[in-house]
Amino acid sequence: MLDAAVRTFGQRGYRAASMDEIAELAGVSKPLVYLYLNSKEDLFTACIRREAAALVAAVRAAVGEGAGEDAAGPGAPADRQLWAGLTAFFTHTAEHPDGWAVLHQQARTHGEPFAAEVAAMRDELAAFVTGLIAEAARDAHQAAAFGDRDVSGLAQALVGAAESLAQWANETPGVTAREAASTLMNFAWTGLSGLMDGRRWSPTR
Amino acid sequence: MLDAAVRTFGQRGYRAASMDEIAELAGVSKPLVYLYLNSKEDLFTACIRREAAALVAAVRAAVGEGAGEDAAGPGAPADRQLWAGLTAFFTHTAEHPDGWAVLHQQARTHGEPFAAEVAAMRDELAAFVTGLIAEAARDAHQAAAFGDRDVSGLAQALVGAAESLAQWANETPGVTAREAASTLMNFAWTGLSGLMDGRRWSPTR
Amino acid sequence: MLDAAVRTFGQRGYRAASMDEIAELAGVSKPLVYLYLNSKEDLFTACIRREAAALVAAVRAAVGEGAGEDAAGPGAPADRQLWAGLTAFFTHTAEHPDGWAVLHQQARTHGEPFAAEVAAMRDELAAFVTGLIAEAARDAHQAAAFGDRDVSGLAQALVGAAESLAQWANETPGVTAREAASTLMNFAWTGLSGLMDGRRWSPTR
Amino acid sequence: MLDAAVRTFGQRGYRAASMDEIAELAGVSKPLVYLYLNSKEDLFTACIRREAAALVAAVRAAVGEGAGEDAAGPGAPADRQLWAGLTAFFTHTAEHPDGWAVLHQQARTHGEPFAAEVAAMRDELAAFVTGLIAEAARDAHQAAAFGDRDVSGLAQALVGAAESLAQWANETPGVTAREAASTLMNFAWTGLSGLMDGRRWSPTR
DNA sequence: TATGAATGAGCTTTCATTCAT
DNA sequence: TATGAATGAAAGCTCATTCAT
Repeated sequence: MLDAAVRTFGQRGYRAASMDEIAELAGVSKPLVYLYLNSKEDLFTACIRREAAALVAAVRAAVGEGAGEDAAGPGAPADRQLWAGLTAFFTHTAEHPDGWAVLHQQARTHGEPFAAEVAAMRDELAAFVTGLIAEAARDAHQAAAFGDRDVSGLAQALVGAAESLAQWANETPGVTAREAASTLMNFAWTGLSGLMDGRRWSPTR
Repeated sequence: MLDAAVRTFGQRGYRAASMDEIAELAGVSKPLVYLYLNSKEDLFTACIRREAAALVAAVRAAVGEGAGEDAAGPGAPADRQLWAGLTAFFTHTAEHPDGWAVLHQQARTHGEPFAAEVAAMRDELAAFVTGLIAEAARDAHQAAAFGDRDVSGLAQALVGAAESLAQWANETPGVTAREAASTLMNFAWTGLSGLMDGRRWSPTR
Repeated sequence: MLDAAVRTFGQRGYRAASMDEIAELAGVSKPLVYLYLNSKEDLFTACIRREAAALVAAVRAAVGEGAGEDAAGPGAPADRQLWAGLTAFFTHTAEHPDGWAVLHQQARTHGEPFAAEVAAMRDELAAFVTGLIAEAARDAHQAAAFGDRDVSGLAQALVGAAESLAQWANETPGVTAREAASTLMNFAWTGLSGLMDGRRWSPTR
Repeated sequence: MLDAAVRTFGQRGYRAASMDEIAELAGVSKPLVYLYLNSKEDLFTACIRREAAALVAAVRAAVGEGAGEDAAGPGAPADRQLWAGLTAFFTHTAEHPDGWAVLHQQARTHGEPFAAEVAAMRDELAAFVTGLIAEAARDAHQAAAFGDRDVSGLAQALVGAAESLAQWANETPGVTAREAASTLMNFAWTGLSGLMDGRRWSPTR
C-alpha cells in the first residue's frame, strides 16, 4: 500500500495524486487506505519516513558494516567512508527513483509538515559528511581551519551536488552509480583536500 | 500580473495556487488572466520562462559585461568568470526568492510541460560552466583529460551544489551571496584545479 | 446494547450517530449489532419502541397502580389521576433525558418509519387524557359539550404543553418534576374545569 | 434558493438533505449555492433566520398593526391580542409548513449553532405571551400572584401547546388556523383567567 | 456466537474554466 | 477591454453494511 502511494506521489506529486488512484494501484478500496493511514497527509508523511529511513539505512550499512565491494568499515579512512556512502547513495536512489522523487522533489515542495521530515534526513546525511570532513581535518592537523558555518556550507554543497548527480544519473541512460560517485569524489575529495591544505580561492587575487 | 503569479506559485505551489488568488493579488478579474494567458498551465509556463530568462540574464550580464564589483569581462580568466557568475547567481536568487522557488522547487516537481523548461535553463548554465572548465583545461594544457560526460557530470555537480547553496542561503539568516559564492569557489575551484593537474581519486587506491 | 444506541441517538441525532460509535459504546463489535438488530433503521425503531413503552408504562403505573406519593388509584378522581400521570411523565423524562430526546426530538424529525411510532405513543397518552376529560365531563353532566375533534385538539395542546415543560424543566436548573406538573395542572385543570362549566372564549366578544 | 433549501431541509432533515438536491430543486448548480451561502451550515442558519423572522413578523403584524379581521391593536385587551397572535401564528405555520418544520423539528434537533437561533425566536414569542399575562394580571389586580418562574413556565406551556397544535393542524386535514386558535384560547384563556382569580390546583386537596 | 477486515456509495467542498454583457 | 455570474468535474473523507472466519 505504501508502495503504491510512493509511486503515485513520486510520479504525480502530492497534490495531483488522488487517493482514488493510490487505492486502485494498491489493489484495495479507498476506505481501506483511510483505515490504515488516517489521511492523505498522514499517508504522505508515512511515505517520506519510510523512504528516508531506507535511504539512510542503505548509506549507513555501506559505510559502517563493511559489506559489499564498495563498503568501508568503521575504522576506514575518511575518503574510503565517503566513497562507500556516496556509492550506496547513488545506488539506492537509482534503484528507487519514485522514493527519491518523493524525498527530493515532492516533500520539500509542500510546506511544513513534510519539509521538516526531509530536513531531518538531510541533516543526518550532512552530519555524516561533516563528521568525515572533521575527521580528515584532524588527520591533517587542521582542526581550526573551518568554522561551523563553513562546514555547514560545504556539507550543503556536497549534498546538493550529490542530489543533482543522482537526478542526472537517473535521467541519463548509461550513467552508473559508481560513475556518479566517482565524479563526485574526484570533484569533492580533491577540493576538500585542497581546503585542508589551506588552499583558498579569493576574488582579490 | 506575472508578478502576482510568480509570488503565488512560489509560495503556495503550482497546484495549491488558485487562479482566484492570483487574479486578486494582481488586482484584475479572473477572465482577464485567461484572456492574456490561456490557462493555468500556460500561465505557469510563462512564469518559469520569465524567471529563467531573468536569472540567466543576470548571470550573463555579470560574466560578460564587466559591470559591478564582482563582474568579469569577456577575456577574464576562467576562475574570475566563474566567481562573477556565481556571485550574480546567488545575488539574484536571494533577491527573487519566489522566482527561485518557482524554478527550483515548483517547476521541477510538476511533470513534463514544466520540467523541460527548467532543464533548458539548467543546461544553459551547465554549458556556461562546461565552457569555463574546458577553457581552464585548455590553459592548463589538459584538453584530453576530460571526456564529454566527465564534464557534464562536473557541471551537474556544480550547478546542483550552487542550487543547494542558494536554498541554504535563502533559508539561513545572515548568509550573504558573496559568502555562498565564496564557499562554493573554495570548494569547486580547488577541486577543479586539482583535477586539471591530473589528480584523481580512485577506490582502488 | 439498546442503552448505548439510545444514548448515542439522543445525543448525536439519528443521522449523526454512527454505528461504529454505538457498537463501541456498547462494548461489542459492529457485526453483532447487525446480527441482533438488522439495520440502523431497525435499531432506531427498537429504541423508539422501548423508550415509548417505558414512558407509557411509567405513566400507567403511576395512574393505575396507586403506588408512590403522587400515585392515584383506578377509582380516583380525574384530577388526581391527571396529576399522577403528569408527575410520572415529568419524572420519567427528567430521569431519561436521552430517551426523551429520542422520542421528542429525533424520532419526529426523521420521516415516516419513525414518526408513526411516536405518533402511536402520543395517541396513547392523548387517549388517556381524553378519557379523563370525558370522565370529568360526565361527572359534570356535560357529555355533549365536546366533539371528538375538540377533545383531540385539547389533548394535543395538553401533550404539547407537557412536552415543552419537560424540555424546559430539563434545561432549567432547579425546576423539579413536581413543579412542572404543578404549573401544568394549574393551567390545564382550571382551563378544563372552566370549559366544562360551559365557559368559552370567542373573538366576537 | 433559500426556498429550495427550506423545502428540502423541512422534508428531509438537515443531515439527510444533500446540497445536490437543494441545488437541483433551486434550478442552479451546486457551486452557486456555495458562492452565495458559504457552507451547508451557513445555509441552514440562513433558512432558520429567515423563517423565524417571517413567523415573528407575521405575529407582530397581526398583534400590533391592527389589520385584518382577527388583528388587534396596540391598545387592545390582552385576550384580543393573544387571539390575534395565535391566529396569525397558526395561519403562518399552516401556510409555510416546510418553514415550520425547519424551525420546530429540524433546527432544534441539530445541536448548538442552530438550536440557539430557534431559542431566540421562541424567547421572543414567550416574552410576548409573558407580557400579555402580566398585563392581564395587572388588569385583574393580581400583580403579586405570579412569580417570575411561574410566568416563564406558563409561557413555555402555552408556546408548547401552540407548537403542538400547529403540528396537529398541519397534519390533520380540515383543521383551520382559526379552529386551532380557538381551541387554544378556550383552553388557555379560561385557565389563565382562573389563575388570576386565585384558583389553584394542588395535590394535597 | 462473535469479529476483523473490507467496500460501494454518497457527501461536502473546491477549482479551472467559460459565457453574456 | 474587462467582468459578474455560473458550472462540470473531481477530490478528500465517512458510513452503513457485509463477508470469511
